[in-house]
Amino acid sequence: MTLEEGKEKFIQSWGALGSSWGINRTMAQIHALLLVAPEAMCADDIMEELQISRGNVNMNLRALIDWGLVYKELKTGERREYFVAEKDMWEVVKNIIVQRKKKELEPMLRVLDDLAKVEEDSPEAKEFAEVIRDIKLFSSKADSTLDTLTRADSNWFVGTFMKMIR
Amino acid sequence: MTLEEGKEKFIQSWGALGSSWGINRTMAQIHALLLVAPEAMCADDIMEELQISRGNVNMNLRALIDWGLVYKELKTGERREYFVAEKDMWEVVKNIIVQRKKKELEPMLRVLDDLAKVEEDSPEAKEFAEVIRDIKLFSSKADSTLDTLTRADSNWFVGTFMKMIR
DNA sequence: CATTACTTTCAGTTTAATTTGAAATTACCG
DNA sequence: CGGTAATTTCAAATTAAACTGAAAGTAATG
Repeated sequence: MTLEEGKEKFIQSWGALGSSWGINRTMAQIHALLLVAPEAMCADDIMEELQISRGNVNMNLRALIDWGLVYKELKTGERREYFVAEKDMWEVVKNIIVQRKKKELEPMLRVLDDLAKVEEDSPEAKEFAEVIRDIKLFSSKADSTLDTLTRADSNWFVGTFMKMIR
Repeated sequence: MTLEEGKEKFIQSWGALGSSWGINRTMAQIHALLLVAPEAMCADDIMEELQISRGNVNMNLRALIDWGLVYKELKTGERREYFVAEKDMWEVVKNIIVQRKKKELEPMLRVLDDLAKVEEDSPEAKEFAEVIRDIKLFSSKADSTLDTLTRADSNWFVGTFMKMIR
């Protein structure tokens, strides 16, 4: 396999993985491209490389920056913007967790709290309350675990989990 | 809020959450419906309740059973099939992890191994190899962590993470 | 073995998500 | 200021994913 083929394969696979991680295919491909790029790239480079439109590149780059997975890099004396990927995998995963927690877990926790407000006294309502309470308990635990995780640094992560695995 | 409204709200929210968890909206809604159902439901009940087609119900039920999130329940003397949800959240999450790991993480690990086969000697190829190696390292760690997690029981999970959180 | 009661399948349709591309906007420069 | 080089926006087009419904399949029953 040549370097070119390798990069291509990586970009495709990363794209596929991303799409099941709340990151759309193109967004993940741009991230992958930047990950294996020897240096910062501009919008035109990315358009060219992935054969996608300017608008698409722009929107997905903004989203990646928003997620903290890509940084803008300004070259002195150059007007054009360049972009580089966050290459520390722990940072990448941490940022994704933060974003998704905010977008998914937290709203669900609020809904679950809300659902405690069902004011009925039937056996069925009691059962409902119990199911909701269980889910709430579990979700809260997940929430605080993720908080701890994202506040921790890479070494801590490696250390703790290595211990867990034995 | 009445019980009915509560259930409705829960089904909608669970559906939304599911769709960002590799479980499609309807699949998650069926799961939610079964979670809060006081007893086992048949396909027609579900069609009626969620206002979706028979085909849709059937396909999503099969998928849910496949994922281990729903069980078939046969009533004696009844021909029709009934369905109940797995209500233990730890089982639910565990099963989702197992499925997604198999579908996403493991293929990626294979690709990463493959990418070690880039046989070039340029500085750029060296950089590429390093990025890939980092990702591989991290992914392998995640893989074994998830293995441990899914082999563990609920109490272990709660215990360990509670300790982590202090 | 024919009828009935259900389940499964899948081609065609609908809906939702993504992408395009051209126009609008912004930023720098002489 | 214009002029130019870039970025951003967004309505419309495209593509992908999900859903429908009717036909085909399966199995229990008399």
